[in-house]
Amino acid sequence: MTSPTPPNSWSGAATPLPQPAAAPARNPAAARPRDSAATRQALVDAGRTLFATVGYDATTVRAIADRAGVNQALLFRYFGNKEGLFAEAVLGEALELLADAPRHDLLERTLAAVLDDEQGHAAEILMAVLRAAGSSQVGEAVRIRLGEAYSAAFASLVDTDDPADAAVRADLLLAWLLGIALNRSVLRAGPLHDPQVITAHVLRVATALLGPRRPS
Amino acid sequence: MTSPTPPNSWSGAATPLPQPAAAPARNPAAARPRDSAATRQALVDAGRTLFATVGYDATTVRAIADRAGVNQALLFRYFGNKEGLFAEAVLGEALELLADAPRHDLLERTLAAVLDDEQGHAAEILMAVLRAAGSSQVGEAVRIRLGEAYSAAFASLVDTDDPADAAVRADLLLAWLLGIALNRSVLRAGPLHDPQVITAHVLRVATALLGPRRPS
DNA sequence: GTTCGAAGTAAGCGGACGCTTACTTTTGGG
DNA sequence: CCCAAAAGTAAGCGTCCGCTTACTTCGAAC
Repeated sequence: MTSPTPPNSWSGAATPLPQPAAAPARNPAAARPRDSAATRQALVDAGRTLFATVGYDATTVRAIADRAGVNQALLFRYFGNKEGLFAEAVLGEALELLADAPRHDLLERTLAAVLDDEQGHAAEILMAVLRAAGSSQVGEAVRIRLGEAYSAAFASLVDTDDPADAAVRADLLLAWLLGIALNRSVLRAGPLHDPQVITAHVLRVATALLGPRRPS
Repeated sequence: MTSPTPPNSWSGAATPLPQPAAAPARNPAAARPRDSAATRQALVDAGRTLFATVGYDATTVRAIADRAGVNQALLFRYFGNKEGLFAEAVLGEALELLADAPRHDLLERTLAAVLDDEQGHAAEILMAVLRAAGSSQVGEAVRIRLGEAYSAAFASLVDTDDPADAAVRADLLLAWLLGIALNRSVLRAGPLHDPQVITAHVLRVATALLGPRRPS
């Protein structure tokens, strides 16, 4: 990659661009041979991490299989195709995660996932969906189902009688969290602000968005 | 494409997925032959539209050349490579657009571009950057420069003495607009709410975000 | 110990992609 | 009129990608 491309001066000092933090390498001690369940899980884990860090298009099935320490043909045996793995790696756990969350701290928890720079489990799923958005029509159904689930959950936080109004405000709050996540972990433009400061601002302003309109 | 893939039941009724609205076909009357400037411009326009509607990765140089009614080798003669065209199609005009905008209605104007479903010029540029975000490291510098410009512009709207605080709040507002754009034009999850209702909510709440903290 | 299906493997097919090359056609200045 | 440079073209090179196929190896039931 000492590429012969013309000297794009504007590419300047290349940012080291996010790399997926060397595979955990599938503990060879605990890894029993010929364990299809473990193989499936290894593929799901590797896939989710790669989708989250470099995006759907840039993630190749060869890379997933390598990271999982598995032959790539097994990916197709177990998941049909690349999109099948994406759906399983992202949708299933995301919905569980959301269903298990109590409503009263939903906003704080989601915000925490969005601001988690260590890339926890929840944050990875979120990023995977986000990064796949730029790609073709991949994961359309995954995005829609997830969007609906989050939208409904946030709508229950809005203090209003009008369901349509609740939907608008819930989607606006959801959009805010998406934007924060996008700006922080994908665009990576500008400095990374202190999560605590961000949280304080968002929680304060969210009150104005969710609460009843002032009778003014 | 009557594909032999396993019956992914969840792919259901395929959404017609955004298509770039048939090329304007380069008025053959006004199109003087052998006009390199016109050819360049045709490539830039075609590229911007395609990048905005289907994303960077999904846009092929062949598609750009076809839509521009131009031989694809010319794309490489004039712009070096695909990324060169992207930079020229997106960065230049975006910065002009921002520089020309008066500060007092910056938020409203940006919001209008974000909510413009007809895909005007400004909206196209914004979408192009957004959709490229999910892709590899393409347009990294483009994104960063554009982000900095917008961030600085919004920071001037914040009512505070602390420059760091202004930066945080400006970036949060910017993130909100990004999220709204993302949710509306890229994710396309959930219903499209009325732009006027959205604008009203955003302007109202933005006051709480930008204004001085209450002395409480 | 034999057998049979499941788990795992090596190799490669067909196609799309970004980009290049070798060529032809037109234009405009002397 | 001439001819070099610019504009435009046709074809294809090398590479990577998603996915398939034909095969080998293992493990457990009988």
